[in-house]
Amino acid sequence: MAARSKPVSSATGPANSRGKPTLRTIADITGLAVTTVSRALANAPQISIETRNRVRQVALDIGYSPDRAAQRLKTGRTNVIAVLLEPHEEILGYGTSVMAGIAKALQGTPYHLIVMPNFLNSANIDAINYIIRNSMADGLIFSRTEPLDPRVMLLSENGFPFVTHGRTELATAHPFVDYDNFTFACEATRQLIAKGRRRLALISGPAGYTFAGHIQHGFMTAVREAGCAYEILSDIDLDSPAGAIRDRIRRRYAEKDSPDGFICGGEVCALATITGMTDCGLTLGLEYDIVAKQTSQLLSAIQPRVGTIYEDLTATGEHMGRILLRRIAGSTEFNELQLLLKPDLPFETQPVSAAD
Amino acid sequence: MAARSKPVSSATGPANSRGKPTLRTIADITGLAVTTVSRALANAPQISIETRNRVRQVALDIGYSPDRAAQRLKTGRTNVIAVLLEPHEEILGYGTSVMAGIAKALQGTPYHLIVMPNFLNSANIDAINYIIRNSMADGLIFSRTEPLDPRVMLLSENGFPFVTHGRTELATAHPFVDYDNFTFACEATRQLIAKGRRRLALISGPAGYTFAGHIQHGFMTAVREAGCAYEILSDIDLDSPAGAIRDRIRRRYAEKDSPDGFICGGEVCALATITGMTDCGLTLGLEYDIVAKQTSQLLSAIQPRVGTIYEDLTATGEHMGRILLRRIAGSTEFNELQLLLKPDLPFETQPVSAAD
DNA sequence: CGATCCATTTAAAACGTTTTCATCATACGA
DNA sequence: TCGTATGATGAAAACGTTTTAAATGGATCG
Repeated sequence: MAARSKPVSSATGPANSRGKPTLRTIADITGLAVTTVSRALANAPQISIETRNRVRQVALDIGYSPDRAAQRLKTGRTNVIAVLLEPHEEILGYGTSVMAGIAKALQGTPYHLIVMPNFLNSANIDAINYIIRNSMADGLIFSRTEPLDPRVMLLSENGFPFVTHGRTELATAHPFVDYDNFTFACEATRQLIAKGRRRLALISGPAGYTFAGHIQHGFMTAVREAGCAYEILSDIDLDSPAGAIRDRIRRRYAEKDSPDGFICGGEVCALATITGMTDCGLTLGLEYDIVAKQTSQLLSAIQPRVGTIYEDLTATGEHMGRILLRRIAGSTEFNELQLLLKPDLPFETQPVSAAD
Repeated sequence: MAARSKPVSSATGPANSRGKPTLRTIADITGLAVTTVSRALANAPQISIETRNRVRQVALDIGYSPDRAAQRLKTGRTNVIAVLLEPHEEILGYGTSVMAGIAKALQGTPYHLIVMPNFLNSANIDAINYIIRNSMADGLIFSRTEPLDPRVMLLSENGFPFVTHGRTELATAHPFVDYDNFTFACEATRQLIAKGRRRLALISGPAGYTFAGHIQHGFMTAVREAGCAYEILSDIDLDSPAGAIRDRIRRRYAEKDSPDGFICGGEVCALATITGMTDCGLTLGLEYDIVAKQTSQLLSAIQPRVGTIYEDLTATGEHMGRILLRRIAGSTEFNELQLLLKPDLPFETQPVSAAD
């Protein structure tokens, strides 16, 4: 209990050269050793309950908070989760929704979220190399996977914990959360067919991404099964600026016969399609219909109603966050690290997933 | 030149307990002292040119990159710029555009950008306290200032470098970049008046924000100067979901006489206004017109044309980044730390600003 | 030839933690 | 009474940098 010999400085107030209180400050005030203070704050079992309380109280009083840099240096852990954010993902809040979900999953953990914007022309793979080399984070989340995604390969090789939004076709399994875009596209197509539409068109994600392939596959499946005419508008995609989509539609169907049903992978895309068709003198709900994937409220302002199938991006983010924490904690059980979310369809029940 | 006595270990390969090469590894290989290696990599003038080159070469060969945690601990600098991101800012890529600009400004500097999402219900001020206490960054950027913004006060008191997007009415000056929303609103209103519109309505930003006040002020100024009828739709704003805006418009003007001109602070807002008015059987360009602030390409898909006045958010971000770097470097010259951007108007020339 | 200076290089301390290994009472069983 | 387990605390080393102060060995100079 009694302090042994120790160079007690002023024994009060912040004693740090930079002005911030440190473990040393608390040690001086309480007359304990730095070791003990560190342990008390870490809730180590060996520290007596009184000491622990006293230390915590002093820490609170002087407004102590641990130096993250020192902790990082010593432990090698950063307590940071990084999200790779790409420009196009922001359109209509993709990034926001996902990040909100991740933040939710991280709440109450020592981890916090940083977002690494990937704007400058640097390839995506550079950003990942940068994060690994500089130990910027303990785990990584990113989206828009490709079937043979080099990012996934790089991270897997390095044993760096990560979760993707989207599957790959790589041989080595990895943690992911994905939306069943095949089923989405099937169902969207069937809804149009049910409305009597027989000449269908697809505007999907940019070629090369896994999810775009799934959408196309689902579309083809439903279209063949009904035996109706179709086209895939492969020279425009979700990421195109609204104006470009509109122009493309207008020019394409100004003279030529147009489809009477569109499947759109996104909301801005649907909107632009409508205005392009209007340019051609064609009216939504009359000459044609649209079914689009919905991730925000934008289309609720559009009239007449566009058919929508919902993808919950915040839930996706939350799942990704939780899975990443599991991965960092050491789990390699892929049945709790992989999750395929089903579209909310009227007549199917949402299958219970592996993750809670 | 000759290595004195030194415990040369294996003198090759990474010697770090964690597997990564450190300054020590390079020192062992070259036979130099750690100090010298550190200086060589920092381009210190006192190191001979040959030594410098040799060290750099070895560093490159073994793939050395400095431990950020150790650098942070020693220097107290983080080399990080933080951006506070709020959910609503993502709508139509506000966040993206600004961040792309900041990233551009940071290119080639040792700084890199992290984004702290501010989702969870925690008040904004908590996020800032957190950043200061934990030394998460060397500087901070955030937006949507209030006239008496508590965040600005807190940061100013703590001497923490920051730049805001938006002015305040606080007594103490601080670095900012702002768009001249007063002029924007004046001009937008005048454009409607020039089209012969005489019953005008404003849908502006959420009350409480500085920029919303400026818009309202500009609107009132132009409206009074022309002596026309007006209303301010204060129960809906930019941040409202599109569906809510549409409903609000529809219900309000279903029976009652509607305005013949709208000033909209944002694009989704303009879109929702159009559909709401369509619900009432009123046609854009015929019974009414709209002038909106444009920050993306969304409205380019809308027909007939909505009047727009452009705000360049990427440029804003770039200016904020540059100003923050100046501030961190120690500048207190407010004439190079504050910047008011003028809307791009047809008949006025853009005033050359203080910042490049 | 000794003092002085310059250009390089180095040793060692420090940044604030965590962790390994002791230390020290006290209590306990024999 | 003596070893020994036990429960609480402490000293010191380490993480990988940067920085202060010092050393080294010529070259220059009076």
